[in-house]
Amino acid sequence: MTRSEENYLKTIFHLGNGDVGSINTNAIAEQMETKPSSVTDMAKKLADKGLVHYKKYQGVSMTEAGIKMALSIVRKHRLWETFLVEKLDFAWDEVHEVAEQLEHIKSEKLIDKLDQLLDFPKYDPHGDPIPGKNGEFQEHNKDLLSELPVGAHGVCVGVKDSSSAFLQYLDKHEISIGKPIQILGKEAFDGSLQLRIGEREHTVSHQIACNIYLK
Amino acid sequence: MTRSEENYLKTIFHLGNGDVGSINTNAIAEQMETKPSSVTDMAKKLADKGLVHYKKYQGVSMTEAGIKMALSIVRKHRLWETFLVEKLDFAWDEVHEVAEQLEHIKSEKLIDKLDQLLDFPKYDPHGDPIPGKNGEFQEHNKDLLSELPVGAHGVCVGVKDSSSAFLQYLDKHEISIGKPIQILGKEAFDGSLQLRIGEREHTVSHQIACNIYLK
DNA sequence: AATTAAATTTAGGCAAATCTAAAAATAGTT
DNA sequence: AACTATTTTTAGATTTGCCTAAATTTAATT
Ligand SMILES: [Mn+2]
Ligand SMILES: [Mn+2]
Ligand SMILES: [Mn+2]
Ligand SMILES: [Mn+2]
Repeated sequence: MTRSEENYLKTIFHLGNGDVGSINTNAIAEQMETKPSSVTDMAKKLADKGLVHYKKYQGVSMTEAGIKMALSIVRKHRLWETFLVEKLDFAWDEVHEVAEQLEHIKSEKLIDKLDQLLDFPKYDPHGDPIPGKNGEFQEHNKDLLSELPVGAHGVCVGVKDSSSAFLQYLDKHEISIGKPIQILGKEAFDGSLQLRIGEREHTVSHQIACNIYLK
Repeated sequence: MTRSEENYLKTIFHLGNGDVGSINTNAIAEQMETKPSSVTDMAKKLADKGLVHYKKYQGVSMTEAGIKMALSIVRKHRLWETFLVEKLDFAWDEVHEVAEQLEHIKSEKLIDKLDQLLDFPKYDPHGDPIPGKNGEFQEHNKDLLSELPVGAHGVCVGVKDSSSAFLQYLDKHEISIGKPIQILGKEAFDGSLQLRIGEREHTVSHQIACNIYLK
């Protein structure tokens, strides 16, 4: 597996969101910041290797082998992110770019030992589940803050958007994984929410609420 | 800097052994397990970037910028090797291949934090000095076991050959960095040495003695 | 000095991963 | 059903890093 093949595979996996449905060329191209024609080339290559199903003009979908492969890359990515935060004191908004590189390091022993060093974590710094050696993982049964009713309360268990900008916004407003959050009110006009976050009260826009998971 | 450029630069640096002299194309090709014509191509590219001096048929030598760059790659390599041994319980014969990959990860913060986690180590698992952020390092003033007289004694501070085969030989005979070693006798015929290693006595061939550093 | 040997470079080509521009297929709309 | 718009693929080119084979330069030997 080349680095590029791994990146395509991971993107296809994420776009499919665990489902089996087929992913269109354009969506992959946009996500990878590349051109549709490049995607077509790679689709053929991945199909030749048995990692995706591909029929002309029909998009791609993952095979069993492809899913397994993708999960192993995701596992590496999230373990490295966890390492960076837990052991090297990176902030949660600084880890993704570096993990994009580290996820391609080839060494089974390395990743197993890393897993052990981190005490076999189940979730990464953004609340995303870390697949185990055999691809198994437990997703939190979480809800988007934006879809909960007034009065609901729970604990922040993850974020949907993990862009640096969004994570820094959350830092500034002291929203982090593990924080208890209660919905005090909802503004009908723009969908913004009044929240109690720990001790404090804050108002967040609908856009923000769409990217925070509660449990 | 591409991965390939970094690998060439590091090889040229190591072949030069810190000296300023010029390195021939063939030597680089052999070390990199590639062809001389490929080396010529890369020599031009590195020269264009100001990392080596290159004149047709005259071999290459490193520029100041090239040395600085090479030292930063060596720093990364040796810090990662140290990490693998100290934090992930790798054996000293298992780290090189993985470090060959890890040394190309681009993140200044990552390497500085790693340095900190390891408590700013001065030497890697093979006794080689780890350059600091600004390229400074202290080489042990060490001697090859093969070049010391009978009666000499000291402490093993490094190995010249760090191949897996050699390191495993050393493990088997309980020779490791930090072990006190004394030369009890020398066989004139084949140059083999009788040693006291810690408590035990061992005989090692000349070839072995040529790859152990004492201080 | 001429010849041979070795080292090095050039020329031309190939595979991976990308691109642009044009062609083909599919989907959406009158 | 026919036309239009969108999506997707093909064709041909480019860059990087590598190769082989041939030409060139330098080094070593008669
Ligand atoms: Mn990430
Ligand atoms: Mn993550
Ligand atoms: Mn090494
Ligand atoms: Mn080393």
